[in-house]
Amino acid sequence: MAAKKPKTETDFPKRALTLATWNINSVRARQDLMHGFLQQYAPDILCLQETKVRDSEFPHDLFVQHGYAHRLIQGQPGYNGVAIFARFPIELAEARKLVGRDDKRHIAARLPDGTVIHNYYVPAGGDIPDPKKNDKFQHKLDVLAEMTAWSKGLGRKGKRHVLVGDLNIAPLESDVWSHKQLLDVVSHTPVETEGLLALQKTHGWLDAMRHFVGPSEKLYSWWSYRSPDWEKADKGRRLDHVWLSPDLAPALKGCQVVKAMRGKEKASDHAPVLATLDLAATGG
DNA sequence: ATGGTTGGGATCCAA
Repeated sequence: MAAKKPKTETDFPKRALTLATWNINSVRARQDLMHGFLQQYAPDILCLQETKVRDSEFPHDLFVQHGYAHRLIQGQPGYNGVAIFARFPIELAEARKLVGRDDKRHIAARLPDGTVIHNYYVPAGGDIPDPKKNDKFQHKLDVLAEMTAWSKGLGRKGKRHVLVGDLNIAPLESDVWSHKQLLDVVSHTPVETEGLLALQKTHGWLDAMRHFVGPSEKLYSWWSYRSPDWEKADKGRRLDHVWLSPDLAPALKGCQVVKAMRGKEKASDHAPVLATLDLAATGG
């Protein structure tokens, strides 16, 4: 299948740019899906989580064909893995080890205007929501605590950060299909939801997805593979996020979950989230 | 209360 002629623009755009974040659940298994997404939506920046591939086996060609000449990759065999693609030059700002582990769960890109995009893949946390019985849940809480300390350290004024990724927590009641039924389910337990909202407060992060969708309206980005009819059952959760530094709030022009991607052949269980940012509209 | 599905890389783990 021949790709549509990709955008040839390689300079940092003066117009608003589009940024997508997507837990792709194996980038090699989703090449057709990715091709369709890039052809239709062609974001300027693409942040991936769960690439599940070592760097030497990353399928670069697909992204090059679609006009992403610049990339930052942190991969490992089988699990985790994050990547950032751009049409214009980006620098590696940081690739953090979370809680001292070598898991590839974070990478950050600096854009030409100085804005830093942080791409996170927070651990899912296993099945049992008790840190004493479940090391994976303890690890998730440790990552959340470390991110909170990191976010505090960013300060507030004059900052241009974007935090995206699969945070594996659905913080609001309307971020899950049933608040009551999920209170004991990892991703929506009080220690997680309160922890994530506390993290949000440290830097005054703006929740870009919720900026356009009221708190009483359901909003999901993930639907389990285990539901035989995911769309009809609609038992979703909002696990994926796009957050902006307070100084970038005026830049936010739009944000949507591209739910159609969940319904495609060989879909990821996550849908991509697409944000439109006019970084020139910040007064800074 | 239970089990349901997927991908990776080995015959099970993580999600």
